[in-house]
Amino acid sequence: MTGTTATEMGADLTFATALVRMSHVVQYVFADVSREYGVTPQQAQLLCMLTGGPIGMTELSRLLHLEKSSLSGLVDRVERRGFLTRVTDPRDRRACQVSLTTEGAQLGEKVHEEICARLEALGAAIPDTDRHRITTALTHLLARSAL
Amino acid sequence: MTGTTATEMGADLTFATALVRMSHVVQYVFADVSREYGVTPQQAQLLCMLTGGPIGMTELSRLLHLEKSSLSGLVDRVERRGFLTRVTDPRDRRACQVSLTTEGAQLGEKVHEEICARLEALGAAIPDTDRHRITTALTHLLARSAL
DNA sequence: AGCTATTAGTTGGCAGTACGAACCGTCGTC
DNA sequence: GACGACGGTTCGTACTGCCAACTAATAGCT
Repeated sequence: MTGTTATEMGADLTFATALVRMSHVVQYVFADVSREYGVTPQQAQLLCMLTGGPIGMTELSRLLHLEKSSLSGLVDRVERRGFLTRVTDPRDRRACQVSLTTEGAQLGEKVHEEICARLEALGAAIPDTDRHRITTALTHLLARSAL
Repeated sequence: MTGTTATEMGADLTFATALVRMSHVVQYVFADVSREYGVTPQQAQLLCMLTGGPIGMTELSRLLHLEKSSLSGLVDRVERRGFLTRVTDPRDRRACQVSLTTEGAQLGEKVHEEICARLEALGAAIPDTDRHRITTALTHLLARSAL
C-alpha cells in the first residue's frame, strides 16, 4: 500500500519500493557530498557531467533532462562561481560549448570520487557476488530503459 | 572519470555508477508521474508517505529528511490544494498530525500505484531471478545503511 | 507552585530550481 | 534575399530548502 508501512520494513520489499528507497539514499549521498563541497546537487551533477569534456547547451539539456531555460540559469550560477565558462563555437556563432575551468574540473573530480567512494562503501555491506550481480543487472536494465 | 563517458556506456559500469544512473531513472519516473497528476515530486512523496496514516510534523521532517521549516511550506502548499489537513493533537496542543483528505488519499494511492507499476514494468526487462536478487540485495543494503 | 529548558511548529528572508512563453541572432535553404 | 528552423537567453511565476528568529505549550527541577 504505502511503501513505508511498518509491516514492510523488516520483511520483503517490492522491487519498485527497493529502487525508490535506494534512489533516496543516492540522493542523500549526493546532497551531502555536494554540500560539503559548497555546491548544490544540480551544480555538482553538471560539473561531473562536464568532466568528460565540453558540451553544448542543447546536448546538455538533453542529458540532464532540463529545459534549456532552466539550464541557462544553472550554467549562469556555476559560471558566476568560476567553475566553468561558455566558449562560443567559431563554426556556429549561436552555439556555445560549456567548458570547465581548471578549478571546476578539480571540483568535479573530487565530488565524483567522493560520491562513488561513499556508494561503494555502502555496497561493502553486501557480498561481492551480490554487488556484482546488482551492477550487471542494473546495467542491463538501464541499457534497456531508453536512457 | 565522469560516469557518463562513452567508454563506460556499453561495457561494465561501476556499482556506484549503476546506482546513480538508476537513481536518475527513478527520479524521472517520479517526476513524470507526479506531473501527470498535477503535483510536484515532493508533494507526491508527501502524499504517498501519508497513505499509511497521519504523521506529525517532526516525525515527517525526519522521514523526508527536511528541515521543519521546509516541511511547513510543503504542507502549506499541499493543504492549500485540499489534499491534506493539519489535525491538532488534543494531547499536545503544540503538535499537529498531518492527515490526508479523501481526495488526497486517492491521489496518493494513484500516484504510488502508477510509480510502482512503471518501475516494475522497467524491471520486466531483466529475468525474474535477477530482479529478485536485486530486490533482496538492495533490501539488505538499505537495512544496513541507517535508513 | 514557579521557573527554566525543551520541544512542536511557524514565519521571514534568501538563494536556487524548473517550467513555459516570448524573444534575439544565426544558420540553412529555397 | 526572405523564411523557417535552431541555439540560447530573458522574464515571470511557483516551488524547494536552508537558517535564524520566534511563539506557544510541555516537561523537568527545585
